[in-house]
Amino acid sequence: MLKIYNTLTRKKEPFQPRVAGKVGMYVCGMTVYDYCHIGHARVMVVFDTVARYFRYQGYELTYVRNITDIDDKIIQRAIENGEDYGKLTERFIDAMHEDERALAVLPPDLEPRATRSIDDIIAMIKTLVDKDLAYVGANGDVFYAVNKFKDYGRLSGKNLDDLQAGERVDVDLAKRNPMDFVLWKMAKANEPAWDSPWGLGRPGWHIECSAMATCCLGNHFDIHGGGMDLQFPHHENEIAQSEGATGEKFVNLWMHNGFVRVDDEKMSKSLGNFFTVREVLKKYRPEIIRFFILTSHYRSPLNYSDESLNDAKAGLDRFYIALRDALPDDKIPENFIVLDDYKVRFEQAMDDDFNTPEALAVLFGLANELNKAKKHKPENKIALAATLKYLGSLLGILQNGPDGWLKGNVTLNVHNLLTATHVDAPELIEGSGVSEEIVDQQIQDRIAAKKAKDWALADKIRNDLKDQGVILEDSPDGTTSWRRE
RNA sequence: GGCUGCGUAGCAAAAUGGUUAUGCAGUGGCCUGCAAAGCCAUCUACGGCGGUUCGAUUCCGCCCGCAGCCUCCA
Repeated sequence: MLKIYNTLTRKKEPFQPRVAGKVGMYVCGMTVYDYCHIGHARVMVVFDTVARYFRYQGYELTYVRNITDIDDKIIQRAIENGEDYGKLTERFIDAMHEDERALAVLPPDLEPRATRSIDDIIAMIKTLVDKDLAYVGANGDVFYAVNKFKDYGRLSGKNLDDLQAGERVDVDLAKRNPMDFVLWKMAKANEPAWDSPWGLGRPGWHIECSAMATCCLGNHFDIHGGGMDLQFPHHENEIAQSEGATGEKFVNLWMHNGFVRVDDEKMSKSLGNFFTVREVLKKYRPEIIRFFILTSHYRSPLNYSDESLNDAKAGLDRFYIALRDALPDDKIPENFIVLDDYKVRFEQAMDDDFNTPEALAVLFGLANELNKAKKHKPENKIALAATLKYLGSLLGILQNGPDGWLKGNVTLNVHNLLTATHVDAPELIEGSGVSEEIVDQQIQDRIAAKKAKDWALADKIRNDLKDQGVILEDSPDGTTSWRRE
């Protein structure tokens, strides 16, 4: 029985789809004026893992993740760059998709964009104005009248009095209440603008998501997700807008992922302590990033450091060493059956609010069993390895060829991402450092030295390679395999 | 100030009212020409103070510390 923590009730709840067998899930995506950082990567990976698990459980999932492609920061950046704002957002949408592919994040089913949803946005604002939940302010902007919505603050556990007591924003004289937020913003000269009943302008951020979510999934749907920081005011405002406009319940279950931190501080643009995905990819392969994200529970904070990433690499190496030489062609055989014991434990972990650290612990147990089977029970080897690789696929990991992984190879599309060239065909390229040919040649020389019992030469070859980051491993049958540190 | 949430061994990170988490690192052993990898064993835990209980890291209260939100933010 799948249980999910609901921010609305602050409890884990048994998951009950609105319609049997179907799930509608909306996740707040990126505002596209810059490259994705590791915090964005976390959202993508977390909800991708959630989506994979729903599908694995047999649900018919509609996964929507929007793109905010019009907003103050976008306009500002476009001006700074002297670039058309549409060109700018196209560029960063492409970049985001590249990052996504690198991290083995499957594309959402629908990816609505604010600028393509203007009619729906205007319609929703109009309804809110007609219902007297919104008003035109002194400056012509349209605002939501927060005190007209009685449940305002329910999601974030705040109430209007407390909020006003801690007010940090300059009071906007155009608003009736300082907490009121903008639905439609009048355009300044030369800003991108759309026609509306209130004049030329553009939508506020919060209304975009309400309109896009409702449009793609209906007035009432199952799950809405996003980062913790969106809880207030963004998601609170979405509830006020959508429920205000439709009179129906908006969302059953709210999921919020924790932050990525650097030195125990939130990673963010404003603090400037962020690492972009492509920056990190210069140093670590994408599966390491994904694995790193999965090593902590999605609601916990995740501290980013070289040490954590190195640990993640070491953990993955352990899996790939176990998988090495375990499956014919490194493929899961057809009509294989997942080992029930591990499957059950894996599902128990995932059913408990997507407990990926626990699920990984199950996989480590499996790797241990596989290592033992290789030596003592070869007849079990394939079933164990296939189960490991299969369960790994549900988390979006362990799908590389073990030998290639251990030799530090990386796919071409990831490699090219670093130079921002668009490439779709994944081709393997060699890991950096001493070439495979040289390593293979050295291994042959060393085997000859070993035959001649010239241990000094054999050890010298091994040490020299070690200095270049290549580790040799002799197996009992006289062959030598190798991997990069 | 208000509202959330967190505090687990050297590091990372789960579960749990009484029993091995797990990974990395350390130590000892097996294996190996020696290593590496693997296997086996093993050392480091539950912020502090009270309460409930036969028994609490786990439940409750208080305190201390940390983070987030209350402005745009994943």
